[in-house]
Amino acid sequence: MVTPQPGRKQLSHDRILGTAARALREGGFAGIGVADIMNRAGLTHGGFYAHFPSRDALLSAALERASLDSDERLRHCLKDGKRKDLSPFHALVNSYLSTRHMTSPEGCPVAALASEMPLQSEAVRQAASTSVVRLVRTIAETLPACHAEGSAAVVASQMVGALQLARALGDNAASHRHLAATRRFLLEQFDSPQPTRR
Amino acid sequence: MVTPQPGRKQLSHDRILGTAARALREGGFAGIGVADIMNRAGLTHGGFYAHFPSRDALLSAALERASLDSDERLRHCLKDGKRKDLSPFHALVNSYLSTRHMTSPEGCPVAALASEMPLQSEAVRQAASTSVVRLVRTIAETLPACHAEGSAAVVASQMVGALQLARALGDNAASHRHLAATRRFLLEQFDSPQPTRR
Amino acid sequence: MVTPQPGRKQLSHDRILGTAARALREGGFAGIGVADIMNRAGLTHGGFYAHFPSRDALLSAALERASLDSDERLRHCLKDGKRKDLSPFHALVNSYLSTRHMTSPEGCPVAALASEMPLQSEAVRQAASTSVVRLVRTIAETLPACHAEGSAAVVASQMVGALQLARALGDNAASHRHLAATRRFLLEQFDSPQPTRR
Amino acid sequence: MVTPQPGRKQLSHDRILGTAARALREGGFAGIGVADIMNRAGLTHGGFYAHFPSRDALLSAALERASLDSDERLRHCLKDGKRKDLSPFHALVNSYLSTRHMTSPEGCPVAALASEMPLQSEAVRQAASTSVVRLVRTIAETLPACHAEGSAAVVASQMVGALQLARALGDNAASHRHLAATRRFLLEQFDSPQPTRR
DNA sequence: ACACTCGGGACCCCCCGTTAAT
DNA sequence: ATTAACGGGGGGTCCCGAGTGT
Repeated sequence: MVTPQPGRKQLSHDRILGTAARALREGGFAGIGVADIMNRAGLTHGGFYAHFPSRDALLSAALERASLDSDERLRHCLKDGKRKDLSPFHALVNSYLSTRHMTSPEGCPVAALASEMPLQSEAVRQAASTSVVRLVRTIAETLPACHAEGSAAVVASQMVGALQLARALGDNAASHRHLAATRRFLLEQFDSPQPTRR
Repeated sequence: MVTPQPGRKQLSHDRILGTAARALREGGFAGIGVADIMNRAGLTHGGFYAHFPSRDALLSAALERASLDSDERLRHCLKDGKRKDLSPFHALVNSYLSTRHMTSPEGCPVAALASEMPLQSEAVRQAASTSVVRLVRTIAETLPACHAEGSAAVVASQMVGALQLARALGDNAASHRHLAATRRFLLEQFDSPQPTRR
Repeated sequence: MVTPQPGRKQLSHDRILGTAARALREGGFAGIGVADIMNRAGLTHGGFYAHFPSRDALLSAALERASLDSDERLRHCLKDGKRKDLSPFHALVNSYLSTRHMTSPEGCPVAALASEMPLQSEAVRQAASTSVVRLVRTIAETLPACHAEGSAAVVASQMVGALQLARALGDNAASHRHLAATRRFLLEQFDSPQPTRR
Repeated sequence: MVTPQPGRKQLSHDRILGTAARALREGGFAGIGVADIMNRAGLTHGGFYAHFPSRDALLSAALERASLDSDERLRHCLKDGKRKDLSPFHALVNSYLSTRHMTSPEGCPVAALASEMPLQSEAVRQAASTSVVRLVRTIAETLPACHAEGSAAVVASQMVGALQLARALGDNAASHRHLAATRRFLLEQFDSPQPTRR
């Protein structure tokens, strides 16, 4: 049902969803509470169930929303990179493995939530799976065509893992080295004019 | 005060710690409750605070314990691999990125907890950082000496990320392909008799 | 949920406060539990934190409420005394140092809580201090004008102390003698047209 | 059973009792815990039940001990006062209503515990009653013989109440004024062979 | 019919007084 | 006389829905 005109309810719904999508990446699945989200969205927590049937449904929807947001942001970075004469893949790596992305609360939800995903309810896991697939697909579009199938998955793992380990190390020299090493490696392996000869 | 002979308390302490270390990888930081752990360890929740000053202290200790356990198990796999004429790195990759490791509740705590780590208390983050470093170091020992510094970190990111994404995809064909592709890639890149030349 | 009108919440709030104010004088600060109060007020303890941010805030508010209640009751006694041709001070002494007040759970909160007051949190101590000042002021209003400044404080100490010691002695002949002796003394000292000759 | 030679157990018993007697005046009945006392006494909390059948028995014994201590200290002050040519009663008032006594954790247990006394178990209330009687009797011994029966009780109430109200007001100008006014009043009323003539 | 107030239980971490075993 | 554990709340927070007004 695509509401023709937004309507007050739809606006509230969107605000809740946006708030939750942000909170999700800040605090993880476990760190997101109904009352907290509603307060941040400027509503009272009681009204929540007029918008979502359960906290789980919100989690699921918020994850999808965060994934779509992140995907769009990523594609936006690729366009920006093009103006600087960077290959799409180069722009992707620079953006995803940047210090800014490491510390930003607006980053990739897959990296922010990966290890919690298998523990969630079925509905959330479904959205999680979709998010992963979406990330892999977007990466695939940036890879030079010559690369083997499965490369996008490999790159996704690499980037997600590197971001997480860097975050786990804290914001210090070690984590920056970790990111830098991973950037260098990915560019050497996958960003070749004559692709690494493989 | 290092108790010379185990003593009942030390036994209980170890049982609690072991139980917590397992539960940690099953349910994440958020999924571990004091009473639950104690019950699983065959005790009642009242006795907990004779063993640990707080839940946080348990979390921290359990993470370290899980990390040490996992490290030992990994090294054990390497020895097993040697008997089958596998290079240490090959054995590592086969073990870490196996279907069994993906589904086991006894697996690598870094992969199981990565995205929750930055959200924990200082003490737990400290243990988390140590766990990551330990994993990287063990990986470094399996890499042929010719590889650049930073390679171990890259491999760690790759393996941790792949395991998590596979888990997030569920236990199905897609996740198995994900693991397989990552295995193939890592072996090609890092396990060469004539290193990466190729 | 039976209350249709003037704000259900306010009614509940008041009921909680009233219950707590009574319980405070029955059981002291230490004898008052959140769940207990809520049950006595006909609610469950889960709803408590919608009304007060913490147990401490309840304690503080309940003390103030009890103090105001007690003050009002005292002033009411003074009016009653006037109809019997008793001086205000005489009525005050008769009322405060009566057997009924000694055994009533609705009595003066200062006498009921005095020795616990210094051990409470800052907020509660603030309310405690206010309660003492209020009691002294009300007493001052009943004293003949000729008495020295500080007399109200002296009388307050005397009455509060006597009530407590009588209570500590139990409800027996000794405690009744204690109250009677104190009544007689106060009236002799402070209730004279020609003030005790002094 | 009067152990002929102190014996280790008796020593421990005394240490526990002394610790509890002090803690009682610092934290009130509610602020005294078995484990805490035992730790402060240098023992393990498990051993408590070799010395006392229950926490309540400790409370009762500690109150009596504190009362005896306080009484002795009071009598000691009277002797000191004699050397300064103060009447016993003058010495008593100066000591009991001093700023030092107001802030000391070693003071009179009746003043420290009065309002909690009626809430305790039968055994403790018994000890409480005895403590009050003891205080009144000691006061009676300092009063000039000419005073009416019951005067000691009146003085006790006055002093206990004043100390408590002063404590409840906090350690500031108001509480000092409160003490001073009470001192002056008591001396005027009770310390004169030819009353307050001086 | 939409939105919210208000409350209900369940659960969490933590601490306490108490006691079998050894 | 201690070690080590028990079980019962303590305060606090959460998710959720029944009732109420707009």
